[in-house]
Amino acid sequence: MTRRAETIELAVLGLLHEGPMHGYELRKRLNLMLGWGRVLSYGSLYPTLKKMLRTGLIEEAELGSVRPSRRPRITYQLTDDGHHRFEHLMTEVGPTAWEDETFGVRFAFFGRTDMESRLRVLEGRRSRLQERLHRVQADLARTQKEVDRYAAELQRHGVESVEREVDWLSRLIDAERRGGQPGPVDGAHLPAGTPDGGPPDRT
Amino acid sequence: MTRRAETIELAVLGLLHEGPMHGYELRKRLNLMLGWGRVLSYGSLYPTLKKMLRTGLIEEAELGSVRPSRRPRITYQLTDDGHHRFEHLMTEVGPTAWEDETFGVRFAFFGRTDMESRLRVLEGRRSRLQERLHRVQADLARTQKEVDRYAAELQRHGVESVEREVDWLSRLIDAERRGGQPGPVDGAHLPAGTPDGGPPDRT
DNA sequence: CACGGATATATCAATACGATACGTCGTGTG
DNA sequence: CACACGACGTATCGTATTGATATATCCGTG
Repeated sequence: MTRRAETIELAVLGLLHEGPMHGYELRKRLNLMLGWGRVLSYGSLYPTLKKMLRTGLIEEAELGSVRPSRRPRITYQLTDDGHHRFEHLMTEVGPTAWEDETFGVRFAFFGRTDMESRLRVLEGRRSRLQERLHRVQADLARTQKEVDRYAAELQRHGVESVEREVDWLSRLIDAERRGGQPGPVDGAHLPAGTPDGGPPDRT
Repeated sequence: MTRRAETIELAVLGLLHEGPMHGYELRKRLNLMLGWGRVLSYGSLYPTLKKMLRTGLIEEAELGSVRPSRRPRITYQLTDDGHHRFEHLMTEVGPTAWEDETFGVRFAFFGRTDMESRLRVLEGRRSRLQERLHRVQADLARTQKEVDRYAAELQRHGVESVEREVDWLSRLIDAERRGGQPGPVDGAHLPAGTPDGGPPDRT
């Protein structure tokens, strides 16, 4: 499976923890979740959903109170296999876990995995960015001859952005380490868990 | 032509202003130029070069002193049409000019266009980002019910990044305006301009 | 009630990617 | 020296991804 497809799969599995959802809604949530310009296209999402249905990671949800006149919408929910798959993907973090595309999704679901996995991903990502930084600076040292003013400014801004993300990660790692269980980020909200008292999804 | 292809074309045209280059080198320069994770793939570059050759934007450069044993490498240079095309693309800025992909390339070549075009692109990009910001915040207001702590932190960080880019753009716009012709950006850093109170923007 | 816009699923041609093949060169190493 | 190995350099191709579009229902508003 390609990187992209795997990311979508992970995202769907993660989101469905909040309760049954249909394609359109998954797409909206996802596009919002990662401030993204890059949006998730239907041409990617729907085929993925079908494949996941085929491989038994998700299933169509029974929805009792659907009004019969209502346009059919296919609401999906996790199967046990789906739960396991999610847990597996979140725990068995390989070196691909901290690439640009995947990292955001993984991070968004950190609340559903253990601290050890979180730290591994955060540190992996930080190394990745630092390495990128070093490479750019090395290249820059060699190519510095006569750089255009604007080109240089673009470089500077790029490097600065990455450095800031590194700082952000460092703060998170630090919080993770000292916070242990409870509160890594000064967050305003409590750990979600499954919101079982939660919203009746019925219309 | 699709957005991506147009971006590559612009990038090639811009780079070739520095002198003749061959594909491999263009790729390296390009990948460096935009701190990019997204790299330019051969599968995109070489076909684009051939198309540009066909449409007469570039031509093979005569290279006198090539050692005969040397593996053939195709060095390209701009034609007059290429120069015109570049100027046209940089000047006739439409609303597509400040999308994520294109903006970086355009910015890198700002030195080769006039202040008016620069300002239009910078302001366009800023509006684009602000609009994105507003949308996200609106969405956030509606969806804020029970947000997971990590998901929220990801949001926060995303918004913050965009806000910082907006600030960056504002500083650049400011510098452009007050700098007029000569030196909008300083060699190393930009004036940390607070908009109005502004004592000299000199570093 | 008619209109437009949000909701919702689905498909498909066009395009971009990334892996790989092929070959040359420079460099270090036993 | 000979050999391997990584950087240089062009080229192609199957496949994944996109983006646009078709279809259809629901709902709020003048």
